[in-house]
Amino acid sequence: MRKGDEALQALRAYLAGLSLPEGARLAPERDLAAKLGLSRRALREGLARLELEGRLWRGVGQGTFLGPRPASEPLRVMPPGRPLDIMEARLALEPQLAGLAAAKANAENLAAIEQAVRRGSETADIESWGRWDTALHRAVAEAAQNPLLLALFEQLESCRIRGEWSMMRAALVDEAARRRGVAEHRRLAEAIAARDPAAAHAAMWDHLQSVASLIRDALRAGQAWGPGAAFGSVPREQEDDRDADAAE
Amino acid sequence: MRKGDEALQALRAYLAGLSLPEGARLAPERDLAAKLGLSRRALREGLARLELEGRLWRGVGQGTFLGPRPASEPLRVMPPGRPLDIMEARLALEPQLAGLAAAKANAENLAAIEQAVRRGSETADIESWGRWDTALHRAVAEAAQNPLLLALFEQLESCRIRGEWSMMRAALVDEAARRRGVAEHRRLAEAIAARDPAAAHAAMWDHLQSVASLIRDALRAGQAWGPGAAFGSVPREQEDDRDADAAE
DNA sequence: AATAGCACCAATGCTTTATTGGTTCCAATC
DNA sequence: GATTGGAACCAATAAAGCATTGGTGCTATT
Repeated sequence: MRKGDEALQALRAYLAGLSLPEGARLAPERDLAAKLGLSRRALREGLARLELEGRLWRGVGQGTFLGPRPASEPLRVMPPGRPLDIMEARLALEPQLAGLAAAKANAENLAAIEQAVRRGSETADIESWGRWDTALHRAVAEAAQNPLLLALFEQLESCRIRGEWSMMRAALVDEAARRRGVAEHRRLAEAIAARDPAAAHAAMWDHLQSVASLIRDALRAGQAWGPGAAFGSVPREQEDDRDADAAE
Repeated sequence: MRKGDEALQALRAYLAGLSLPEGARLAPERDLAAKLGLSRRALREGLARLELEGRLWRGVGQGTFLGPRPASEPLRVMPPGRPLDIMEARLALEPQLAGLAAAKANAENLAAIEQAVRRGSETADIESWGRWDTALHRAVAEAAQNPLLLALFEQLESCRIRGEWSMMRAALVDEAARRRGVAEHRRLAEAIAARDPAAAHAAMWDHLQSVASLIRDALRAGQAWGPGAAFGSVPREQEDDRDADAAE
């Protein structure tokens, strides 16, 4: 460790001499070792200690940088989420989106929604219906014209996809459920097209409740998806979405 | 359009003959045109019609695919978001969180909420009040007992922090606004403690509307935060989320 | 035993190349 | 004279290649 101490001292002096701003990148280890007249091994000893102190951080393929590691990105990985937690979250978010969509959708949005409903009703394949179902919900989210809410919706969607959702859909959506889903979709699309936020909110709420019922039934039937959240018991319909005016 | 119709027909026959699964990728336009004996222009006419119908989607540099356009992977980072967009999103999400919190908060949650309200009311400093305000909203989100919704709330929070929010708060929260905020917080906490989801929902909604009003006033006063979302023009008071659940 | 030197690995970033839908332009055709 | 065919070109995307860089092990030297 004798050389390591030397290196640490040399590094401290070097950095103090340059007074680099935080976030600055140091020379690569090989170059730096040469410049300071140290062996790379000794230099790395010193760098390791400085990293321990939090004065710098190192990344393979990137380099060595002063200051704290850059937040390691706002890497917000959504937790996987149990199915009933997911449904509770969708129940909280998507009816609001539907209400806003009814108030603010433009012609393009309406066309996308209408198309998703129609194509979903035409297809016979369950799996393909699932894709159009997803497309519809996304189209509604887009129609709300709020990039933040759209991002939140996508987050939710992403953690719905990872996870046992696709398997579930195939397992518990039968032809009757699909037909009911189509009808609910149509009601939703009509409410949005009619610029009726309250009706759109209610339609989405009913639709999601219907999906949640399927899941609850499956759970009750002994599937092992874990205990779910508590949204089930009370309807709570129609809230504030009236008048999400069409300002802009 | 004569050739376009021909191409459409040829395409339909071609696709029907292959019965490709949804999501499958078609041959590049140039190759496909050669294979079908069509000019590329005519082929593109047909493809455009099919895309209008939603049977396929095309992406430059990617190709032509059957089925609905897949959702782009969710942004890792939230878009910055204009203040009024943020408020619209909070208005959509947080009242729901408050309702769930009223139904599901445990003793620890209630203590955290109560503490945030109390400490916020005690402090005189505007900046410190802001911290307790944030703490309260977060405590409510935690009380909803849904990890997914909590994650969504944090996402929203993160993009509220980056951005001109802190400056704004200092700029447009005066002593009167703070006192009103404290009162609204108290009403919210009491509704949650009383296990009254509807009241909690309404309290949060009113509180956020009050904050939104401040922002709208600031915008009207000529601040340059850009045109905001659309919830602005109508006060939208008095809602009726009767019957929220007291599930569980 | 510690160290210096060296080679190699794996992750990351950057550059280059190839593919592909979208567009424009002009001559050919009906 | 409007439509069509062919070709070239553009821009977005993806894939491949190359270089850089921290991390690691191995060997010889002191």
